[in-house]
Amino acid sequence: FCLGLRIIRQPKWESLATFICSSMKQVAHIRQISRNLRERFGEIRKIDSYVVHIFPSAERIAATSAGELRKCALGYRAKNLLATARLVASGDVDLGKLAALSDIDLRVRLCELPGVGAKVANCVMLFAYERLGAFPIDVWIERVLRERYFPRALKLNARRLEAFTQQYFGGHGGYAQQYLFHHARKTGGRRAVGARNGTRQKR
DNA sequence: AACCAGGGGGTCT
DNA sequence: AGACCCCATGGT
Ligand SMILES: [Mg+2]
Repeated sequence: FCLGLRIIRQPKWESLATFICSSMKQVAHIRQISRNLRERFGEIRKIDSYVVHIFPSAERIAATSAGELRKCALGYRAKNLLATARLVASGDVDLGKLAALSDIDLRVRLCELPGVGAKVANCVMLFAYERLGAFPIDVWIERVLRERYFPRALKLNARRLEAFTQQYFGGHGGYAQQYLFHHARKTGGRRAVGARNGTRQKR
């Protein structure tokens, strides 16, 4: 439950790039990486008296090297971001044209990109392609799903979980996911699973 | 199917 | 200061 929660439409390349950088990272660190990329490679724009670096284009990223990207704290993600940037910059992949595809086809195409799997693809679909049914499952979501819907199902693989969320949450599953995510973060990390009780609020 | 590498800031002790 | 946590993807 979170009054006023909204999903905003975000730029395709920037979303794709930052979600490729997001694997195995916490939000604070992803923000740091994005800032590094912007300050190092982003064009400068002046808005009144503010000077900002915009997020670098795929062409700009493609013109860097894995070594330079690593200096932005990307670690092993550097080569994935570089490879994907090259695909986008060369025109082999047209992010704009992908918008015409069905959810299924779009996900398949996104997953073909280096560093993109089911979770990252769903994030990009939800935030950049207006696919409000896309349901990204990260560890936070998985925890809350198991806790609330499968209290003692032991054998429950990713495929079954995904099938359940599509069936159960349907066409606006992405919004449900955002509420669940907010709930999971708000009620504490995995350590709190056993210690939580009185402060619990549902949905 | 199960397991593991990989990078570095965050959080706790 | 040092220990441990975080946690998607791709490859074995
Ligand atoms: Mg892929």
